[in-house]
Amino acid sequence: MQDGPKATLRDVARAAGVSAATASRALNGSARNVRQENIARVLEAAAALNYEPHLSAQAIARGSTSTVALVVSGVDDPYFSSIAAGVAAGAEAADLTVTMAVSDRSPERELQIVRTLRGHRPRAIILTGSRIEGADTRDALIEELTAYRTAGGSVVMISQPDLPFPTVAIDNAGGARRLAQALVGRGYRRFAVICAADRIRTSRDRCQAFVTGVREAGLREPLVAEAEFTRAGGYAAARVLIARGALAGEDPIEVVFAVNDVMAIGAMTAFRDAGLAPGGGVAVAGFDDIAAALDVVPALTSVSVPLRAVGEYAIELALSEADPTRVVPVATTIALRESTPPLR
Amino acid sequence: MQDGPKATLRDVARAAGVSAATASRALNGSARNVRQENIARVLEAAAALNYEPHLSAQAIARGSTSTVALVVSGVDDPYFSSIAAGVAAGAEAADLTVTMAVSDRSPERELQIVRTLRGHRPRAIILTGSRIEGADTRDALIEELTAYRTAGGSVVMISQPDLPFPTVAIDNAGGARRLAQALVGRGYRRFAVICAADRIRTSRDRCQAFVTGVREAGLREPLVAEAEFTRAGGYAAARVLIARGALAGEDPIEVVFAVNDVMAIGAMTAFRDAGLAPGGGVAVAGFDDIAAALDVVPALTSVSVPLRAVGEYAIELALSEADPTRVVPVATTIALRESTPPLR
DNA sequence: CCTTCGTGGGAAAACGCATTCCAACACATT
DNA sequence: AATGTGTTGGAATGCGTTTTCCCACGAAGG
Repeated sequence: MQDGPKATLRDVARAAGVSAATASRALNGSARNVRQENIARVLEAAAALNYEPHLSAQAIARGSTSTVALVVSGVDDPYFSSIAAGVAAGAEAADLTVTMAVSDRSPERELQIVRTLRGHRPRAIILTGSRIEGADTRDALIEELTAYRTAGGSVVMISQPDLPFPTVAIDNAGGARRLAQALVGRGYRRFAVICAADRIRTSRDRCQAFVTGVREAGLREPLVAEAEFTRAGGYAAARVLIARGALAGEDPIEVVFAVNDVMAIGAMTAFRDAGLAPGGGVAVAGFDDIAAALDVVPALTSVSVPLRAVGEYAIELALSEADPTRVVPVATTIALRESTPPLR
Repeated sequence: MQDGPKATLRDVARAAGVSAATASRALNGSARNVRQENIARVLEAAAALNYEPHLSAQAIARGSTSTVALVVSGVDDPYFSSIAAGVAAGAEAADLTVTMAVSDRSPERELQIVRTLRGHRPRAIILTGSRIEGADTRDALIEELTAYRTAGGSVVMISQPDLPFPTVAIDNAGGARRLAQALVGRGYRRFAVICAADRIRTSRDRCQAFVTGVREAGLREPLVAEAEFTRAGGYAAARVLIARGALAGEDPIEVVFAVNDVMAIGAMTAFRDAGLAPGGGVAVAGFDDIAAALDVVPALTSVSVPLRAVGEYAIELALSEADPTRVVPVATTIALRESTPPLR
């Protein structure tokens, strides 16, 4: 427990009988040549002393680090953890360390995190999570990120092409619209949508596009219920729909679209708890196609997003010095499953 | 994109008309006193220049950082992401940044990660994920971690009290044993277990304890099927059980215990795919009580582990300079649900 | 009026490393 | 033998901070 002195480069150099400069060159194969014999001796000494270079010192000496920072809204949300997995994989491939921070969906917290992160001078900052409109931190965030970029870092957003930075943009609108069409194709006519607050872009985009899809089919405007962007929110919204009697009567809602899978799963559970049989009851569809969508019964119809790949794209984009307006679109595909069986 | 010069402490000092020393003292309220007026001017200058201290430089100057490193086996596994969430929360409370690395369940990779991490000189390294026996990296890992600790860092394990470091130990054995008893209490008599390779301690502990529980009840030894420690593994093992005819015949298996929830859910899906009705078919139980256990139908019986809390304990433990043999036990509780309805 | 504090500011040394520059040397070429 | 060329080691410098250490100043005490 007592602070044993950690071996430093000088120690290694001394043990190997060379200068610090030579040791440095030997250790990280510099452009400069070092005699084989010396290299061997340095390596040996380093191993013997259990030497590990002080990354902070390296960072300060060379003026650049080898870490990327990832800020997510919440780790235990499968959406983010899948993206994080992709980022981690991409980072490993590029030999980078990833530091992660959780914003808990709060724009203020997000801003504060970016500020702190900036101090780490990471190679890149990857910001994931829906943009939130009307957040009064927006300008401050842009300023912070811009400052970071002009200092040589690169910024990547995973969300909506809203801020002036390269972004990996998931095709929310297209997916939601095509999902609506697909459901119409399966014979559904009466829709409801469970969405989150309108200022959450992801929710709004998906919601509006779905409504558009339904409208384009010449069908009645969907009923909309608003709730938190979480499983509990989905559950609550479903209960509201039930309480309103939307699922009963002579003209009941046939299918409910929730703007993400965790909400959809919450809603499914609510319906089941209310005694609405999965088969004969109301159909449910979600968005994101998280792993759990397949484990739930009936399997959840969803819009598939290649989440892991999204994370990997983000790393690529970050490392490529892309211009600020660059947008990498990510296509989504419809996965029709048993939660929305063909009607009639 | 051009590398704009980043504002440095000297810049701030110059702008405020003071020396770098004073600026430093003003910025992070040192023990030394600084005149109010100067403090104000420095703060003002810092804000104007959008100054952010270079954390690496700070680290090197004060000889300590404010980050903790977390190494997990996989982010997209709900088990780890819940723990990660706890760690992130605890870290935030202590004003620490967390850097995360993914070992993909490979001991070699884990070792390599620890080595790299050591270079970051974090305040603590938290290692999660089952210890794997017979791994020839074990000694190297211990050596590495010991070196790290004698250099002033603290190490915390979240797993089995196996390595000579403080560890947060989940009561796997107790939970599995009590689960067996509870199932016996519900009338089950014929058991099967789906576990992972024996050298994965977590799996082995849970498996053995469950078997012990069954044995103590004077019942027939459970059938054991081995598979990967993943959802797919659970699915595969379930298929093996089906293929062996263990669920049919005059003396069929009544309940299958999988050593973690993702495996259990995979198994449930396999049974359902095979046409075994959830109600009338085979019962299933898991371990960990991940969020999905409640969303699945029928809701999964499991052993509840306070995963978030585990993460928070780990941070606490890391910050408390605990002695190497300190073990924080984490109790588990049985959550009986519809996947194991009372029999007869 | 001269010493002794206490207060707050600045110059400079460290921190651990990479890198630039210079010196030394060996060797080949005239 | 004198000069050029290429190779390798070391001393010195710098990176952005914090932290001694010293110094100037004014107040209090004699």
